[in-house]
Amino acid sequence: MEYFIDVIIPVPLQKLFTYSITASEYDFLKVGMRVSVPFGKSKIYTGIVYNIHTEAPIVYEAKEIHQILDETPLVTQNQLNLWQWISSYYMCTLGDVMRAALPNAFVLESETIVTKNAKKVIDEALLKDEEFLIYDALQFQSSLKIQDIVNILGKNNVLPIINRLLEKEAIHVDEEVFEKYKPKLVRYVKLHAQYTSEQALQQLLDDLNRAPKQHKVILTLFSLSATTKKPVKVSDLTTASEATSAVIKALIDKNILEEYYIQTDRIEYSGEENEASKKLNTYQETALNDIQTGFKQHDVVLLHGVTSSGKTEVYVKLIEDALQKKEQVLYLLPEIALTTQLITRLQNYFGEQVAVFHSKYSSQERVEVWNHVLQNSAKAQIILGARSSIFLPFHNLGLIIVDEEHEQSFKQFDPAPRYHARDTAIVLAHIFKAKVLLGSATPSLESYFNAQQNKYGLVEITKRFNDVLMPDMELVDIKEKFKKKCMKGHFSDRLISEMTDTLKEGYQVILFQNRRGFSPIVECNTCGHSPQCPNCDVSLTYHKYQNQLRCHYCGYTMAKLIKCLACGSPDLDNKGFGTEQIETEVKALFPDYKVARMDLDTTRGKYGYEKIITALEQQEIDILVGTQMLTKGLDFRNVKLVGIMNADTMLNFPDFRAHERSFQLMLQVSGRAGRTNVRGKVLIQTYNPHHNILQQVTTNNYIDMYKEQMNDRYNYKYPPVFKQIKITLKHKDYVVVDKASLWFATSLRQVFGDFILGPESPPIARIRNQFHKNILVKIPKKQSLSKTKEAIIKINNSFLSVKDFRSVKVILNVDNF
DNA sequence: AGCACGCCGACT
DNA sequence: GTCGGCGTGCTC
Repeated sequence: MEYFIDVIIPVPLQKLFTYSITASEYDFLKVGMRVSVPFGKSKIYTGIVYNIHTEAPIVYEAKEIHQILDETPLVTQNQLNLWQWISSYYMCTLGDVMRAALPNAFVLESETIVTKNAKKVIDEALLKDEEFLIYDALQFQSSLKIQDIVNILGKNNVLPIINRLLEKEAIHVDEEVFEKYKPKLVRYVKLHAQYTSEQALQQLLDDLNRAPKQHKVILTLFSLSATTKKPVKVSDLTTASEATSAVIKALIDKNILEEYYIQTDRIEYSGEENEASKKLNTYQETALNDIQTGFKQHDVVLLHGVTSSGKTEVYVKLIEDALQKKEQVLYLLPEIALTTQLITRLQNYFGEQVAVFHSKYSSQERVEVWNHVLQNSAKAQIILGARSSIFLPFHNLGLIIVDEEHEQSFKQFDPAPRYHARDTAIVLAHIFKAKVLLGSATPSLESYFNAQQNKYGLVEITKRFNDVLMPDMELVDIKEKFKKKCMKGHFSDRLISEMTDTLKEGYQVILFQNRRGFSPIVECNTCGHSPQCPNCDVSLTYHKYQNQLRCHYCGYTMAKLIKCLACGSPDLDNKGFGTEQIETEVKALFPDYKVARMDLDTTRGKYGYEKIITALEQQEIDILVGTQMLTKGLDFRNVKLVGIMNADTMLNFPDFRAHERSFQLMLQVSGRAGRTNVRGKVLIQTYNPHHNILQQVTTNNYIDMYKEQMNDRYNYKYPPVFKQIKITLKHKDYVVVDKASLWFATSLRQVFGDFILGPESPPIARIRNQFHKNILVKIPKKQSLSKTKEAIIKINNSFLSVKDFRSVKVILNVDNF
């Protein structure tokens, strides 16, 4: 009998790959284990066993596997089912899903290792210069990686040289696979066993009298182990005895001390006793009851609670319930809201049962979280994480909370799999028969729509915690203010006077400007020319801090211009404005107060974000200027005034969700004002104070916004009324994408008729030297989604077989919003 | 996606 | 003459 396995390989190929295995491997292997397999001419890849069978492939001979990498499955059957769903719903390969799902320390790739051929004597005179350099390097180093050779030769294409050396039999080339995950080991020391007797010990101390430092180390070791009654870490010993590592090493070399290692977790929770959860107020209590009743009828419940209504406390109660039933809980948050504030808050309640899964964690740390979840260990009963935590190997998931459900960062845009974590979480919950709670102060239209359609349960909290009043909202007509000359830079007199009052009272101010940089466009006043990015079709943004022009799409930078590139005139002007410019203006207007800025540029480092938050909390900052980063669930007690510098840029954004987004953004920012008993104030500067969205924001009227927007969605056939798939074509040659996209759209129209929009050049037609074209497929609710996808895949396949279009990249994006 | 194989311009 | 550019085809 022959045995085979089908394997998922992390490459974007639609197929599984079949390998042959031996009978004993057949007995040992289980679905979900990792194997390393040869793939292509020379590479070795990590694959996941997808199924095990005895059907020999017909048209080719299966290769043998290279190695089995696990003792027990790393991926559960439930996960594989989820992967399968993602791959078919979001139209990507299982390989794409695998790459996104596994911490990359689990995915080993082979590396080419070059070693010297010891059996053959080579006449070095026969070697060319570059060949000799490598051969010579191998005299000193037993092996070289490809990257080492690249460094030695100072050029990238080194394969021909390696091949020539190989031909001359001067070297060997091997593929080696390295395990990337290394458990963290901590070094401990103890006294060698031969000194256990009193007598031997006394002798030792006498002997060491002439080595005072070593003597001191031994004495310190005694006192440390006496007080802590625990093994002694080398690091603790060195600090306590003030000895250098050389002294410790000497003692180990002399066999007086014995070193040993203990494996530890990289992430340790070292908190106090757990706090009892807070008692809920009546609104929260009602909400909790409603959610629990809702779960009896619906698998998904949407909790619509105004900002600072205390949703987290309700979550905590639900988590307690789930834990009591011995179920795991997944708490999903947008990356940016995953702050220390919230983590500590949950850890206060649940202590070390909380595990955090974060993009800022190293790959090694992620492996540890993965293993804890897989083993259902006590340390991972509650997973707090960003979108990728839906991929963890849960066992008995009972509850998923998706907080800030409306956040678009739950959707992954690039690379594939382009999944939406909220929607995938609902499927994940379904696999486990678990419940999902979606929470938001400003639910997405699609979730609210689902609730209205009775697909989800709906629970609302309309009162803020402690009955704190909603902030007082005021619209400032800046068109009017400009006319009356009441503007200083981008600040209206209203905003300045409110700021002055607030600051005088000792409260803090937040200014919101949804655009970073100093000014988006530098324009020549003589000829109107503005510098463009050489790789993308956008104007460069001026960043004052580094005094440079930068492209926000590809990262291209150039020094700030002194003269216009086109006409040489030095008369350059800054048009538009960003956070940096606001910051500069505030500093000039309020020189006595501390101003800080929070955007992508100031939060780059690992703790950049935390630093600003802490500074604001400790009131080291009086005025904070920032982008939408400010909106994410932060709880600042002392902020009383929020200023929205310009509401129009977001309202006019060319996207069918611009209005919905603006509403959400403005209400979320407003929620930062007045979180205690002092009533907050929000000023919104705009050119169109009569815009419906602005009216709905100021009256906090979600329902009106919902109804009006849904009306538009019906009329213009947009989600959630229609489903949609966006197809993006990219190529470096405009003529090629243009033709290709026309071909694609025409084929689609033959099947779907008027439900195809485009092809269209996006507002930014070229990014990183690639021209883009978009085609939108609108899918009515009654049309089968899977049939639609099949048709698209079919068209895509025939598209790829057209020779001229082969070099065009096609990106399929399901639910591209 | 990588990566090898294969066919045409710019250098010794 | 070679080196190296990237078009095309394949991966169990």
